[in-house]
Amino acid sequence: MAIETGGWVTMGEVAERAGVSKITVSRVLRSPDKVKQETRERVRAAIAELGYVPDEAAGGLSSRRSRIVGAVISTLAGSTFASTVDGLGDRLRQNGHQLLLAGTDYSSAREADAVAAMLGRRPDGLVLTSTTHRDDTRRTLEASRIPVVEIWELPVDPIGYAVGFSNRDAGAAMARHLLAAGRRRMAFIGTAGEDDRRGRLRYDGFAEVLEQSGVAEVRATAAASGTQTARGARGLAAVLERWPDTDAVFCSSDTLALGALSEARRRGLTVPEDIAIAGFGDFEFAGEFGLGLTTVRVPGPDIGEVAAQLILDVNAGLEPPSRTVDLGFQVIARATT
Amino acid sequence: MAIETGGWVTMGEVAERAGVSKITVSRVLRSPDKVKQETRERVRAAIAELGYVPDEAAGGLSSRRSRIVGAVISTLAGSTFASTVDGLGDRLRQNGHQLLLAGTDYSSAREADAVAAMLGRRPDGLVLTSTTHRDDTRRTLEASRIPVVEIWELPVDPIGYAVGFSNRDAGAAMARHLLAAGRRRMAFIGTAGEDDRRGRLRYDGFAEVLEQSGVAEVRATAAASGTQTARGARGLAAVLERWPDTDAVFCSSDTLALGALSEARRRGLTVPEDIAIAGFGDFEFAGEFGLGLTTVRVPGPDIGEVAAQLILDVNAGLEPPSRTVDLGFQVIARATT
DNA sequence: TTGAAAGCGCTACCAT
DNA sequence: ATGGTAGCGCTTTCAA
Repeated sequence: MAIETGGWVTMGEVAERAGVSKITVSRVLRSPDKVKQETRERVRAAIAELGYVPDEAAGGLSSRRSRIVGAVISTLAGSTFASTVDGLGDRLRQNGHQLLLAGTDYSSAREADAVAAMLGRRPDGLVLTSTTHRDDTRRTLEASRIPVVEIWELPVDPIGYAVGFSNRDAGAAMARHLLAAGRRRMAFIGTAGEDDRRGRLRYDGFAEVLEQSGVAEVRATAAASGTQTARGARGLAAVLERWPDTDAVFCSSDTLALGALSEARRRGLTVPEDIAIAGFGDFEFAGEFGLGLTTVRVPGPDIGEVAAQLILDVNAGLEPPSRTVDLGFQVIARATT
Repeated sequence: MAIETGGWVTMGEVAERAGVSKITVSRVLRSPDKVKQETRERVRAAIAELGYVPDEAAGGLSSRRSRIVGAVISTLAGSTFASTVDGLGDRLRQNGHQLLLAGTDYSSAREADAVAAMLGRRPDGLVLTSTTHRDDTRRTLEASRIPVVEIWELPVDPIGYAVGFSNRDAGAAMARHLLAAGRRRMAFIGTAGEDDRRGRLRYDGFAEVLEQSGVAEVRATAAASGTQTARGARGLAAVLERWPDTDAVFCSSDTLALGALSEARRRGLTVPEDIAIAGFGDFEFAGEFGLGLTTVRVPGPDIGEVAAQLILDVNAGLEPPSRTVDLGFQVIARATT
């Protein structure tokens, strides 16, 4: 039965109503077992009657714990990071923390702004999807002494911690898969934007294996604008124009692969007979009841959960066994290769 | 050249360094033109030298404006709301606000928790993807006097404001499209979860038009578990088993439609000759260079931007012309119908 | 144009 | 088991 005051009920008002002091109300909220059961119940009743909602900002100011974790994500659309953010938010919620989100659209200038804005909230931790930052961003982060977790890649020298997998190894694994399937003239289709860092790593691993195999050739292309599917389609067109004998393409994302698939169909090519097509990410649409696309599955939600746990642990004084957590990946062979 | 103090630089330290009082520093930050240019520059220099980052929580406590907006989203995965959250965050950022995010996984109990947690931050506004809430959630929200925007549907009696489109009308529009394409024995495939509210509305509009047409029949099915694509596939299987003469299916999401498409292929059916398939959402994979799926396009990013702007406006004292903003939708006819 | 004092709502610290 | 006091870092209000 919340009483409408037009403003917010304060802890003092709850205390008065319960006939105790503010600090006792605070204890009922933060460490209930330090309060005698009878008192506790009286306070809880007052809280309920008044519809009291503790002001976390005030609490954080005092305790120097904001219970906020910031996530700086390149973009939610494209669905790459969506499940990671879900996992992150979930684990934080379970531990009484909240998630502050900012998007950068793959711009390191916007990343810098987002980081600055988040630091203004004195977050208990920060999660970044990018692993390349402006120098000043990195310095600011290092100076902040806040636990920082870079995700979706394993940088050699992380700012704080890293949770993800090796994009390079993933590219290499796909190369081996295609080699084993008998493919020899393979192309890589990526994007040419700023978001291409991870794609570049996938390409590097892919190309290295092929070169070392001594039996296969590599070709690469990237389209710079348009939707991802359009880029995939144009990418495949470009590849086939230049290297008509290509027998397999590895796309830097499932969405690109879908574009390539549609282009192949348009050209009357049969997949995988005429050409094999593989993607990256194992998005839902790539699955068994969708495209049936060969791809690389990465542990999206786990990355978020582990990143959150790392921050919680560090703040609880636990020293993590390692600054880097490799969650691996898995090549999923389906019907397109 | 941030000086490493191990802690955080305060406004007082900046003030001391610049030889002014705290309030002057505050003014340089919040209303620079109230400070003489020379002083302003001195303060700005001090800020830069010390690497000062204002504590927004302290500022908010004092000014009673948190510059935080909360978004309570059912889920990011599935990509339905991803672009909306991007749009929301973007517009907020442009106006110096930050986005607090919580997921509910379509549970109204978790929605209640998320709302309570957010109220603890004294947000300047709240955005909810759900339009069905627990009674106590709704009461709490109403009592909070915070601008609340429900999105992705237009409830008859919104808590505060609503930004979206009519799911019912969208279903009706698709029915008309399929009727015009000569289809007569149509099925609806939805999901049976708690997330089915909007799907239900789409179905209602769809069914109503078909019934009123007098020439077409409606069938409906829903699969309760598994991935969306799996549900789509099983949905189509169920429909064809029970009503083998079905000549069109309208799926409550593009992902379901993809599942249906894969099932149709598996059964050797030609789309759209043997059966027409339509989806909802116009996800990227449905597009021209993807599936080429007939679907309903909804203004995802716009919904986020308009919701953000509404909150900003209300807090700026502007009275919005209407409590409800209908952003519409569009039937996109492609190759599957 | 600038400043001093008071206070936002809470928790840390030290008592009792 | 409970409370008093001080103070977190900022902005508001009122003065100068």
